[in-house]
Amino acid sequence: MSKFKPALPKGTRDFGPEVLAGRNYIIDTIKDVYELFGFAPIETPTMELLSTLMGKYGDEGDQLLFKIINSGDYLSKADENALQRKSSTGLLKSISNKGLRYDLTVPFARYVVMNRNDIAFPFKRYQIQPVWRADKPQKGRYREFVQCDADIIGSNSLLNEVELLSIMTEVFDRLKLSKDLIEIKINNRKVLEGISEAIGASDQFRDITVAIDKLDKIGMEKVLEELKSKNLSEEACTKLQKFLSFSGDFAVTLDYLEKELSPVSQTGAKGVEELRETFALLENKDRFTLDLTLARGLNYYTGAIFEVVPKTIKMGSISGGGRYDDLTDIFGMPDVSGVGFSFGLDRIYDTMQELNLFSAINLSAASILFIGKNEEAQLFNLDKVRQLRKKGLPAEIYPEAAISGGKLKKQMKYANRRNFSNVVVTGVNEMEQRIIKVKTMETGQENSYSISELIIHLQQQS
RNA sequence: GUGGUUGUAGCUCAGUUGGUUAGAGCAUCGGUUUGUGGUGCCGAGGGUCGAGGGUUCGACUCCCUUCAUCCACCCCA
Repeated sequence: MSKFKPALPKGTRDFGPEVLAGRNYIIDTIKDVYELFGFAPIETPTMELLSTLMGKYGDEGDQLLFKIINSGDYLSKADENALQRKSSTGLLKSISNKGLRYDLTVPFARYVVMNRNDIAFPFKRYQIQPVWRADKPQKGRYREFVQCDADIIGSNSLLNEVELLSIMTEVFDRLKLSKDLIEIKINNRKVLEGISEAIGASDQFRDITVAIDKLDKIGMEKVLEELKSKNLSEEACTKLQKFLSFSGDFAVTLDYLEKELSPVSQTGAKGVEELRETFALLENKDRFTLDLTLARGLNYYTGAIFEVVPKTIKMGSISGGGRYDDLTDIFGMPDVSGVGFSFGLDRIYDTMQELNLFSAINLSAASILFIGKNEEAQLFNLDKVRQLRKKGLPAEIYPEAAISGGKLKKQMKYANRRNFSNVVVTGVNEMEQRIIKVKTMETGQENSYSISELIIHLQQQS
């Protein structure tokens, strides 16, 4: 018999009680805020048909999809031709028709189209579930991670953008990720299109967005270099540089854009107008920056785009989203506009961990452990534990009795490891006197209580 | 897919120009006057040094192959 050394698949993790306490704290915070704003939860299956998933995330996205092999003797139905040619992509269609979901937005679009008759539009849903990507793992990047999406679909109003941005600030405030720690960036795809038009290169819109997205990483020179290599004219580059070099606060940048774009681009003017209206409705205006270099790779965005990045540590975006006009169209339901965004649970956790934000939060409830010296004491304890629980007070009993002469060391050690704040030791004396002897672990002090006194004592502690 | 890093005890890591029986801390278990813990002291168990091949009298150490890992790029949460 051979021994297997246990291991996990690449990019996946176990979560122990301590980590999960932190993750659940974040999830609960997000859920609370979502529901405060009137969003209702939905869930969709872990797997979707490949016909739903493929082609929605670009060629690269298709590569990163986890495919599920068909059940049964799948090879007997495999494409002979592709098998002979050892063509994986050719073979795929005949041996796999399902895959793990890559994000929550596309399954949501499918859901909306399939349930359109039952949905009251505008539909506000939230969804907190894991997604899978066959990426190479690295810092802040996992193959299995949890997204916390909120979307509003079936409404063009910019009020929706404003609501989503309010959710962001509310959640990050509650998590103590303050203004100094994170930056919430806003931009608008129409403005980017307008800029492309203004510099006379509207046909190269995609290249331009991909390139300027890298601006803060590789710098202006390299960006222009990349664009020149894609045949963007010298003149266009110079003009673009002027746009991207502009700096100022939100309002000033808006004025600048309006002056430059309105005369030359209708789309651009519309984008500026949208940004202006959104900005006017925002509550904590100083929390947001208008960042012309924010582009976002996904090309289904058509209006506002958002992204949140930690300022003080090296970490990818912890939240992102935007408005999309045609996402349901690919499933045969045109002219439905939506806007949404996602919190990346894992990266938020990593960020809070790195910034030591969990230390200020008390994640474990004060609890009490009962230790019995013999079987009779165990019964005595069991009765007390049950009474406490009926009052909603968490209480536990150590399953093995510390029998006659046995040491309490093991039990006390366990109490320490589990971080119990109170320990009860019951032996012959306590049972005779009908008292509960409680040791406060922090101070080592011992006090005797009756059950009703103990209930009051514990209620005061929690 | 491209480039780099690191693989030694359950975990985190030492290990000198190649030299006898491979170490530490933490963790585990036991002991330290058989009713009291987290910090003391003593002790024990636990390793085909990632895997395979090569060079050598001799390899954890050098060379090749391979697998895994983490990080950066690409892309993204």
